[in-house]
Amino acid sequence: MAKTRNTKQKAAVLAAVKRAKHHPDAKWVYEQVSREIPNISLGTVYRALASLSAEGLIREYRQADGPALYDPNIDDHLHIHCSVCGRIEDVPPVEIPQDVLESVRRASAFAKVDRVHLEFHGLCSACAAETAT
Amino acid sequence: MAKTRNTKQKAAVLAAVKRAKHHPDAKWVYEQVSREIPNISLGTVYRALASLSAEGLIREYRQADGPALYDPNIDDHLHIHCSVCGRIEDVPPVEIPQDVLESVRRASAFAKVDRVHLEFHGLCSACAAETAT
DNA sequence: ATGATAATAGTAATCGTAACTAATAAGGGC
DNA sequence: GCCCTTATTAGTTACGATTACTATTATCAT
Repeated sequence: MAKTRNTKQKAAVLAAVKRAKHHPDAKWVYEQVSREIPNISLGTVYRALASLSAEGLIREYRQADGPALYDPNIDDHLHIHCSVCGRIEDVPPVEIPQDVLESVRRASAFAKVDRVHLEFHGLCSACAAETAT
Repeated sequence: MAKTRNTKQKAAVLAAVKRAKHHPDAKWVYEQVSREIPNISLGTVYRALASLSAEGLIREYRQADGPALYDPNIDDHLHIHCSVCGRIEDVPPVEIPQDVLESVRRASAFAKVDRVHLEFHGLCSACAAETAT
C-alpha cells in the first residue's frame, strides 16, 4: 500500500516475467532485462520481483529446493514438477475438504489451519518418452 | 546400498536427531554433537545427516524457506507450521484421492504423478492464546 | 595385524539472497 | 517546466546454508 514509483527497471522486470513461458528464477529475469538495461543491478531485480509479488502483479513460488521462482500466472493454481528434468507445469487448484482440515487441526492441537501448501511431482510426457526408449 | 562404515560421528548425529523433541536443523545437531565430540566438523554433520536420511534412519524435511530440517520420526506423516512462531508439529498423513491425482495428471499432460508434497500452515495454540490477550 | 579406502577435520568455495551506501531519478507542488 | 523530497538505483559487500576439496585418520574385510 506504500506509494511505489514507476521505474523502467520495475516495468522491464514485470514485462520479462509476464512474457516468460515458464517459471523463471531471478537469474533468468536478470539476464533478460540486462539485454534492455545492460547495467541493471541484480539487487534491483530481486527488489523489483519482491515488490511486484507484494503488489500481486506476479506470484512468488518458493520451491523446497533451488531458487525462488516467479509466476506470471496470478490465478489460483498449483504446480507439478517433473522429477527428471525439473519442468514445472500449472495445474488447477485442488481443494482439501473442510473435515480433513479440521481433523488435521485437532491432531495438531492448533488453533486454526489457514493455508495448505500442495505440490505434485511426477514424470512429464517428454521424459517418459525418453525413458521408454 | 553402498557399504557405509560405522563411525562414532555418525552414531552421535543419529542419537542427537533421535532424542530431539522437535525438528532440528544441521546447526542444532552440530551444537549438540559438539558437546560430545568437540572437534567434529560441520561438514561431517551434513554428511552424516545426508547418509542417515539415505539409509532411512531419519527423514530429511526440506522446507520452502529456511534450512533443511531432520525428523526423528520416520513413520509416514505430515507437518503443520505455525506461521507466527515457526513451530512445527507432526500430523497424520492425508491421502489425496486417486481420481483427483488422475485429474491433475490429465491437466498437466504428465505421464504419471508419483509424489505429493503437502504441508499445513496455521496458528498454534500457544500463539493463539498470546494474540487473544 | 595390515592394507585398501571410506570417512574425517579443517577450510575454502558456491549459491541464492539481503544489506549497505552514495548517486540518481520519480513525481507532486509550485 | 523547475524544484525538492525521498523512493529507487547501481555497485558492492555480507550472509546463511550447503557443498567441495584435500591431506589425514580410522574402519573393517582379509
